[in-house]
Amino acid sequence: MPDIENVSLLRLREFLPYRLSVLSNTISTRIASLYDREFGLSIWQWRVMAVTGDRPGISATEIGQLTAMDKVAVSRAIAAMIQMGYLERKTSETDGRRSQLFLTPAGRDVYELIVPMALGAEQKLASSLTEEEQKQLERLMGKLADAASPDRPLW
Amino acid sequence: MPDIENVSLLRLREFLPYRLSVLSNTISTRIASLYDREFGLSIWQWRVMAVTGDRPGISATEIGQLTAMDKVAVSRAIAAMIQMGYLERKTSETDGRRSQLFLTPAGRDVYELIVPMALGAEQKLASSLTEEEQKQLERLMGKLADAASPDRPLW
DNA sequence: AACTATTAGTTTCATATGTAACTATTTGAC
DNA sequence: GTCAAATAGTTACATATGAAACTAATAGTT
Repeated sequence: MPDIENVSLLRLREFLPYRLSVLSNTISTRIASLYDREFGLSIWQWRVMAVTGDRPGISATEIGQLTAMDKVAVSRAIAAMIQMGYLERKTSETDGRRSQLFLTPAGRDVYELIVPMALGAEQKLASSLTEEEQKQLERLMGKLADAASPDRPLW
Repeated sequence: MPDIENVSLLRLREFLPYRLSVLSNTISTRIASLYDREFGLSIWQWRVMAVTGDRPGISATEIGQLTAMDKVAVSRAIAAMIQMGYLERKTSETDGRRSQLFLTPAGRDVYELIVPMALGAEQKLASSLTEEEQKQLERLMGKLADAASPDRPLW
């Protein structure tokens, strides 16, 4: 008599959260290696650079909100980038707790090299999909993000 | 005279790799908290359990291949789960380097609770999409995974 | 003004993770 | 059979990460 399989089947490789995780890690790692290799930036540092370049004067807390990084990670990334000479910090005149961040000229140079690089990589990825498919993907990811949002029970 | 923006615009929150990463992390974290809370299993341990439950006698190397974990992570997860009494290891009779892994009865009990839980969570997520959309998503993820595969230049 | 609560950001500490070096065994060439 | 190379898995070390405690400044209450 054959074994009876009394658990509904789970195949990890077909499991949506697993597949998403592997896909996301693959992409992140590949892109991260680009700016690590060229500029010695970690993925966190690069995120900080991306938002600071776009919004000079931004605070650490705001960076955290915009990049989905926690405040410790933001703090460390900022410290490292100041060390590297890419970032500059001024204390806000209206609020002594708040710091205002700016790219230095060197930081802006890197920013201006790195942005087209990142967009190029994204383009390369996205171009494996048609325009239509890209919109679809946006839509589907949005729906999943809603379904996974922390205020909904998953179980 | 207004500033001239001489870098094509990058908005992190619209950047595909970033969005994927945030989405994947949100989902992984939420699911991980389920089996951490209930059974004290990390995400790596849970992956090991998932594939060992499905393929008793599997080796550590094979687990690595099936779960996209590196061999050190696999080794550590196995060690912890043996410690917890969920896994059992026998040395292969035909190859003294190879170990063969099996869930203990306690391990199988957990497995049988955890599988429906995982599938339920997946179901909950997936049910935010129509059948049609789920298939689409599979397709699109497959295409992206190809485009991101390590043997293609990203830049 | 004095006192408490809140907020911004940093530091500390314990744990997780990845790389490289290592051990044990097997395979293949001679 | 012997020896070099390859493979399975573990250990050691250096670094990354997250939670909680901490410092400094501000806001709100009386």
